[in-house]
Amino acid sequence: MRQIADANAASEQTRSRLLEAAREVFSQRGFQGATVREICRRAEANGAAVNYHFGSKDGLLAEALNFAPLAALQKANANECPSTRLRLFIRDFMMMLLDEKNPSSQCRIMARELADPTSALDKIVREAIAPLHEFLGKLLREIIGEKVGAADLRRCVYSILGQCLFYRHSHPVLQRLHNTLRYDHKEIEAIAEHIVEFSLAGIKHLSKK
Amino acid sequence: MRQIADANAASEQTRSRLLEAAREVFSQRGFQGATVREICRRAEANGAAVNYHFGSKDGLLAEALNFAPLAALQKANANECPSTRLRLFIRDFMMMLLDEKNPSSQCRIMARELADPTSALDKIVREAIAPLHEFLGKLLREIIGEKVGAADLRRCVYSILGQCLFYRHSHPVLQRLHNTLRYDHKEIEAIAEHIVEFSLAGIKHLSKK
DNA sequence: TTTACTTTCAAACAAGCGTTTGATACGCTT
DNA sequence: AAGCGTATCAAACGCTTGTTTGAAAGTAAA
Repeated sequence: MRQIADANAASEQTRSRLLEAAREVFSQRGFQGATVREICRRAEANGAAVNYHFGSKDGLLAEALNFAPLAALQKANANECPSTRLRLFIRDFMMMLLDEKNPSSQCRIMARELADPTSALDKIVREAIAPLHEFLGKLLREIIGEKVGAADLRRCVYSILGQCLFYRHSHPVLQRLHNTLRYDHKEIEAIAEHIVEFSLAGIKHLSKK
Repeated sequence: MRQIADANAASEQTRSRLLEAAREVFSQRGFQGATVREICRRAEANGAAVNYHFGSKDGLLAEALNFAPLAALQKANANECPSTRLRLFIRDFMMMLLDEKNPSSQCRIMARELADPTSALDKIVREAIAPLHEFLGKLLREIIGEKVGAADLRRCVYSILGQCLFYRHSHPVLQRLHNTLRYDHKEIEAIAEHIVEFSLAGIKHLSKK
């Protein structure tokens, strides 16, 4: 059994190097734009390694996805009041989306999938996006009260997510528009604060109508 | 000269067929995902037609872009009050983005470019997106007054654009999330109305702080 | 040492891509 | 009718892609 154990240990190293490299490249270039060869080069692995360990490029993407960090965000701060939980969630979500130092490139991969679906999108929607929408829906319901209809509530969720994702999706554009752009910690917090203020006002306006 | 005139007339037909097919395919599959062969097939043209008429796939994209409809939106309704102009702009912008019957697939191509830049992005930013941001910035300034700083104002522009673009970018996801989704005229107007109400509340909240 | 098994590797594969080529057909001028 | 310029076409080119292959290397049990 030592044979298998050691072999697995060595194998696991290249496996995890491949996964890490894949997350980087997928989040930078998208699934279509990413090449197996670049992933293998960054992982310092042979070009056949991806197919050996994961069967295919699709299989690599499926295993590279990890929804735990996003799910953790939703379970945190459960004892705070609704609007505080919204505030904290948006801040942490924006950190995930924008902070280059954040190891969780998961959200960036997922954000790319939105515009350019692959075979993995069904799994992403089922396991990550649907729970996220549900979480935000329930949270907003606590803030907004029972008077607002389901369609309006859902559109509020969309308004918040739209604002958040804009900074990620439009990053190449915003960089060209004013080239001093840099997403450091302070800037991200300011963005998150704006989204919270802007959205809470929008939400409360709807509940008063 | 008749030679040239008739030749041009025949040539122009395939040229415009290619442009139309290109707009369809680019907006559906993105620039990377679109293939010259499919564009030519849809245009019922030979596979070499793109390179003959436009030099390259990049050249085809550059000529397929047409910013006039988006620019027209910004010049319309100049005699209305600021918040009405915002309301009308958002409605027409959403129609451009979502209405399948709308012949202007330009915005859909541009929306794809945001997430996945190509060589055409510089031109798009310069000639379409930068003017759009400037337009919205000035419009919001009229609504919001002079007390709000430039950074906050810009973030309000981002909040509005983010909400609008979300429906386009996330369309594949929203379709999977609840499969009764359909963007008919009435639904698009309801979405636009929500974005306007939501955003005006957010804006006014900022100007009161 | 032999054997069995897993992992790595360079090389090649088939398929698809954007693009180029040379021939062909057509319309016009001379 | 001959010559010229343009548009179209099937075919092929060179390149990159994801994937496959068969040999080599390494490790541990027999």
